[in-house]
Amino acid sequence: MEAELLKKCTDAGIRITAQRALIIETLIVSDDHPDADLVYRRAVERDQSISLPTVYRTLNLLEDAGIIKKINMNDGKARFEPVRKDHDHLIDADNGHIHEFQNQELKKILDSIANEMGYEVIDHRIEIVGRKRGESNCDCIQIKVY
Amino acid sequence: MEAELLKKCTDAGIRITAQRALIIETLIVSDDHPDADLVYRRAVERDQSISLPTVYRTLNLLEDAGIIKKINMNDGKARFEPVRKDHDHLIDADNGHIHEFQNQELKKILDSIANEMGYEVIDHRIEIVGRKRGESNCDCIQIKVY
DNA sequence: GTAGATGCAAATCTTTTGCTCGCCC
DNA sequence: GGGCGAGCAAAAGATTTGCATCTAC
Repeated sequence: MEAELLKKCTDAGIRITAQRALIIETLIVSDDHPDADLVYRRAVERDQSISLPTVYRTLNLLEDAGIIKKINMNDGKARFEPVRKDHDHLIDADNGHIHEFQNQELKKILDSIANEMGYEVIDHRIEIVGRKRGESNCDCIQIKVY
Repeated sequence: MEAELLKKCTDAGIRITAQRALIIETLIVSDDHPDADLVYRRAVERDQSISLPTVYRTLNLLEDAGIIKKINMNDGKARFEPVRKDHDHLIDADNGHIHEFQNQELKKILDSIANEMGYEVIDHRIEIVGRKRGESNCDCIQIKVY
């Protein structure tokens, strides 16, 4: 996995430095969806000298090259993940946990929608916000009304 | 439309002030998807005395009440629109134009996906990034590779 | 050797907050 | 009248940038 990503980088003309390799490895090891600051905090544990601006610069670089993907939780921070098999996210409204899923039917629908509008799909962002069935949301203090 | 939104506000216990009414009207008049600063700049044309913090406070208030919706273009700024009929967005990759669409089939799929995972859908965010068919993307300078 | 990358510090941009004054009900 | 809202200024948080130094190729 890591070698694969590093190859993608060199193929894209991205120079591999110690910092970039560490950031890439950090992303691979992370099975959640860290924001830039969290990537930095995880990376700095392994290399004290890495800096936050470098993390930002590297994440932007990798995103522009299509090697990682920026995802958005509407929490004001950009989060990142390596581009893997196509998948989308279901976010648990109560605890913020992120579940991943894949659905071919969904992709077909997107294609046909875009097609009807005269477009072809080149990317998409899909997030389902959901609540576990069976858990009532009325017996607890709830600020936001969905 | 405006009276309708104002009613939603009073129903939600939101006091209607001159500033809030102006912000709501600004949102209704806007057929694009303005960010907070743009809402502010549009509103200030009509009332010199309105302030940016008030715009932010009002937008958050309206969003928490479910009267407007925050949408995200991955450009680092939150954008807003009144909650209208359910719809999603297709973003033109070349010029950033936002098209809206509705598709029942899509909603059914989301329901069944969530259902399979033991969840029920309480919200969703869907954006298709597309390119107009027939327009080549190879004959022009292109920085981002999608 | 040289173009490009890094670290540091500071700037920038978006959004939020403390406080005082003013206005809606 | 009293509480809630507004404006101002400043803080806070996320992200970017200028510049001198260092490094991958």
